Amino acid sequence: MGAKEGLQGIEENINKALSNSETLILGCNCEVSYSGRAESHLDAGDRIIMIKADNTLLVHQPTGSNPINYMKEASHKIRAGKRIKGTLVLESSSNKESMKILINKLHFVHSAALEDGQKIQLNGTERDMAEMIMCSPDVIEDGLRPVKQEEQTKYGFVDVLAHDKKGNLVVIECKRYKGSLADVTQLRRYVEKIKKSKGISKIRGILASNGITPNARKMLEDWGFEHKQVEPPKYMERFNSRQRNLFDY
Amino acid sequence: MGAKEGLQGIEENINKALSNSETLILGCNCEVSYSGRAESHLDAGDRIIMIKADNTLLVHQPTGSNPINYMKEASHKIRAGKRIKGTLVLESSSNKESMKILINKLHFVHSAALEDGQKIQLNGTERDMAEMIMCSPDVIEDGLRPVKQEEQTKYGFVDVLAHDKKGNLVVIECKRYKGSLADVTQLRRYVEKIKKSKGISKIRGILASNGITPNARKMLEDWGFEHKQVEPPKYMERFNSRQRNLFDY
DNA sequence: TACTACATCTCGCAT
DNA sequence: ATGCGAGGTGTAGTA
Repeated sequence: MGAKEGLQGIEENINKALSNSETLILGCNCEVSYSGRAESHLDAGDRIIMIKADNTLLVHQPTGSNPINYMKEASHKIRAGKRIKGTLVLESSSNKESMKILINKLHFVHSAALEDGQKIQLNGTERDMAEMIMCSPDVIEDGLRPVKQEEQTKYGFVDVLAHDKKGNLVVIECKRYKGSLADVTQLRRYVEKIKKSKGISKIRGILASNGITPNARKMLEDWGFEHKQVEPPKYMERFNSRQRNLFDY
Repeated sequence: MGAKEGLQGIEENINKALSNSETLILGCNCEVSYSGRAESHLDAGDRIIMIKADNTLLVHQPTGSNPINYMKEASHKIRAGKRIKGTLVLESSSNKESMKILINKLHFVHSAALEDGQKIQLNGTERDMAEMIMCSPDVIEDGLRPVKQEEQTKYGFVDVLAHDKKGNLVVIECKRYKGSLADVTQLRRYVEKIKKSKGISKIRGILASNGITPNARKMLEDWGFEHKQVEPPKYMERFNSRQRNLFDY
């Protein structure tokens, strides 16, 4: 962005950056009002405002990892404040939501056309955990035989479906973190659904997770289900230990 | 930040800003590797890196509202790249996590000491919805009498507990959005818990939400629960309509 | 489009 | 510290 002087020049440059789908960063003292799915107001303080190429707007306070305010797929426009000389107003609106930011003092502005078509490669998800169990079902128990993946998908969201040594059907729900009450009720829903759809009365349910809370364990046992301690896999860790140089910048 | 020239000067200035707990913004082309709760790698592209006063690090791509990579409560240090001349490496580490960012090209840097002690005022939450029902229980049904708030807290997380016209105990779970399967199982948990703790066999369960999915409705009815259409309140909207000038910047 | 469930969820509150 | 549930959740996958 050019170094044109004065508020009006800044205003013009910001609006130009916005219409060019550049990524825009403002450091400023501002107050924020929002109305849409809920209503909010935030009194004046120093914040970073980011408007991305896809018109996502984020307002970040100097602490915390989440934006304190945000808008998605909105149109944005900046103009001079009507009430107080020297202020700017950033107005954002979308279908059902609107936001108004009063900028009391602009600390800095930066805009740039950014290019990034990369997608993240992520390992250690719940999906990876389920795949690990399907490839090595012994981590759950001896003699477990997972049903074929194509077969399993008929039953919807079940993480792993298998037969145990005695031929019982086993529903396994994976959680990468500590199992909770909600996780146990989720397992129960799947067991009940498959019981009904297959007309089988005895189906085992196993929560495979990295720990379980006491209340969740109690509910699990009350319902006749089981818990198996499993830690989520991190394939890249193994990969890195062999090829550490890849990330040795 | 000063305008000291050269990569080494930039490096020094960034590390100084970091040690001063300033908020730091980098626009750059970079690649990111993360290892901790999971493992990830992101190939080179243009991104915004933000490091806040509380050592939160965010990596934002030019689209999307969530950071593509992040770290909390980590320590950060920037240094020259070992392999490729002209590159910088930002290393972040915390107790159990680490991240390494190779900066191929630095587009811009900005740092500032930001001050913001404000907290957001938010209306229209689930809590507000529960309070609305307690103040105006008729929105659920005629003759409903909520039990006193202090009394209710004994039963834990139940949103609203009430007696109906016939004296039956009613458990109400509020959801500001469309009711889902998980919401119905949550209601069920609360009803079962209170049934047990009070030794009552008949307790009504009502899901008060802004809509309900078909499957959730079926499960709700199978279990003998009810749904009541309720929209979340937005107190500020009323407030604004009367005092619009407050936000007329 | 709607529905479903995951998330390196984050955050606040209560125990 | 841990348990628990909300979130203006966001996001991806699937029917």
